[in-house]
Amino acid sequence: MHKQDVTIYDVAREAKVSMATVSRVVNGNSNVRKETRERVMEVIKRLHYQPNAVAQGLASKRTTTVGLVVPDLTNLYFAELSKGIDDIAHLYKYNIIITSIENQLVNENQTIQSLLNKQVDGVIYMSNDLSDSTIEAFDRTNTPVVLAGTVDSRGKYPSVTIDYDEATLDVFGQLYQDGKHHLAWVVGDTESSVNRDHRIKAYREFCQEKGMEPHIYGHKTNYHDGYELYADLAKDGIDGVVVTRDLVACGILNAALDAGKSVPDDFEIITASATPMAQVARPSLTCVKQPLYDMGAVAMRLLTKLMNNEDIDEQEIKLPYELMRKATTLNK
Amino acid sequence: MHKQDVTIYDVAREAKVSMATVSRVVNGNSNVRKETRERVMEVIKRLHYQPNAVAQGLASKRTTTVGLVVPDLTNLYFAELSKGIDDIAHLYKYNIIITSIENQLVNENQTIQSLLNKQVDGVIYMSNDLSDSTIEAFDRTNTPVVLAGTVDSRGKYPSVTIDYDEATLDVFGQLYQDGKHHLAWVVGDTESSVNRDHRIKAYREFCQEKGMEPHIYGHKTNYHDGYELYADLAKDGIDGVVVTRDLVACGILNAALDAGKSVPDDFEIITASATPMAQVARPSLTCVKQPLYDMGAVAMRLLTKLMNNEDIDEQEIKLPYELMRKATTLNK
DNA sequence: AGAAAAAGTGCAAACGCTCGCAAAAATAGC
DNA sequence: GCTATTTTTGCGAGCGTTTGCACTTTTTCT
Repeated sequence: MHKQDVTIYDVAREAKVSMATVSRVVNGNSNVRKETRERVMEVIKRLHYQPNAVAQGLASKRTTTVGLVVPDLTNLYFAELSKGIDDIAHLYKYNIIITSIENQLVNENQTIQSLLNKQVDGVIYMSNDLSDSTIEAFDRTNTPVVLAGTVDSRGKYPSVTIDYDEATLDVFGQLYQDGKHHLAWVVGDTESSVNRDHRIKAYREFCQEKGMEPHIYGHKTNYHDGYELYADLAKDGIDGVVVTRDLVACGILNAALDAGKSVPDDFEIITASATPMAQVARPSLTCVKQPLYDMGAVAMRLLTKLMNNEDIDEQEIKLPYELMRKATTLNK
Repeated sequence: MHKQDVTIYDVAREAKVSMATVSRVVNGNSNVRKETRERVMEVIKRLHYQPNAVAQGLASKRTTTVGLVVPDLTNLYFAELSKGIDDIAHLYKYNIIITSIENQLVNENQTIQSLLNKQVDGVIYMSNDLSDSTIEAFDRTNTPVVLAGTVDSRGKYPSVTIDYDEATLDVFGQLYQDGKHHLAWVVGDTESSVNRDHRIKAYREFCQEKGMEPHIYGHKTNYHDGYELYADLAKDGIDGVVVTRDLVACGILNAALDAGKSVPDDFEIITASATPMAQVARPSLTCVKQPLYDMGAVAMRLLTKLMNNEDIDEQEIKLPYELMRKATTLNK
């Protein structure tokens, strides 16, 4: 609003040094005599001086701010990822500008451009499918980008994920081994590259190998979608499903129970991304436990390196996941 | 990193106008001749000019950024609030810097000061209990603050909530009416002002009036806390609980069921803040449905007014809630 | 003690934009 | 056609920092 009350200039005058010296003290530059530093610090404290980060950003071209691009904050999957990111960001003194993309009110390019205009030092992208124009915008500004919990088919940016192919084979293998041979994938976005290029693809190959017909139910994103989908699954004779979102899995589970089906004896369910929701459902959901917090943390750490122009050793980091056998599958 | 490639100056030169005129075009100032505007816009597009928001912020003293202070991103309660905030923020072209406070690694004052140093135009505070020093920092920088889903005992800042006193009486009234007379409050933070000054206080008065002994179980924040608490509740002869967090409520519910208790016949549960989790649990949880999205949206709208120095009519906005009678309480 | 090296400090030009003011151009009024 | 208005433009001084460079002061080494 109005002019800042106390600036670096005031501190300089009061401490009888130049602005440059105050700046050095503020930034912890070691080339300052101890007595000078103490004098300046005393004045800073006395005057309640706080550096203006905007001016710092303009002068230094670094804002110590990173952008987070996320489809939906209220999805625990992204919330957990974000928490890992946030903790590491704090550690390295970065602030986080969060931008949710699902918001149809504005278009993605515009939103990301506005993020870039804020001169963020880096971006962690958790949404699906970078558009070409978004990539151009990143290129133009030379902003480092890391993908967390998602991949891009171009392989242009480093990513932190789990091995989706392996996880897919694991879960369907489990169902198959349990004697369920009419399996289905229930996914949210069929066009995201994680789903299209990994989960669905690996599933199709698995089906082919086992001589089963693949069943894919797309665009299921909330509890009710799941609840209502169950009727279709029953009609199609499905006896085992893997579900990308556990909220949807809960819907299916409850619908199956309400329909008098016996889970896991007649019908098995596995969710491919466990959140606390999975442990709440009864019977508790067998799930792939992705190390979401760690994925976020690793992604952020990676980004700090990129922002410092350090070398990174791996471009595609895959963290270990855990298949937690709970009560919606038979005990092995 | 390096110098910005194309600046307002380049556009000005190319379009044969002054920087001032380009600035006017960029900011939609109407005092520009149509032909001039078009010429400038053409150059902007051709050169891929994007205004540097940091420089704009320094020059104009407005960053079009607001700070969000939140205890925990992975708590759906805050996530839903944030979504409401985010949508309205987008609408008004504000970006959001999110700061989670629970993070014990750094202290709250420092975190908030760093937010303020970024020159945010306003803050939405969703955590509990502003500290005096935090308030001083807000005052010093003259930053408007709105509370969402929380209150401050000083009543210094506008807030958007539901009527916690009324909601408390509602839920305990319901349990009492159902014939449950050994009631308990299971809360997270017993010292937050919402809990201390409203929920617990109203509950104590209710107990006094009905001649019941109040039971308060504090510091219960996750599923396991809830699950394990059940044993104590049973021992203490409790036959009806209200729980602030539904994740905890789910823990209690499942423990009760596992213990062979009949819900709701012998034991009733109500959760005081419903999230999608409540509908997943079986039997589905009776809950107070707070209009979280709307609370966030209203809070953000309020903040935009404050940031524009507009008058606001109400200091404490209370939105209507709904008591949803589901399956963990007797049908009326 | 004197020279060389190292450490500490100041100067002032950026950084990219906004905005009050004054000047110029366009329009209106008669 | 000539003023009086109104609309468009340009000028340039900030906004609050950082940082390369040059200049002092202090320390180190013979």
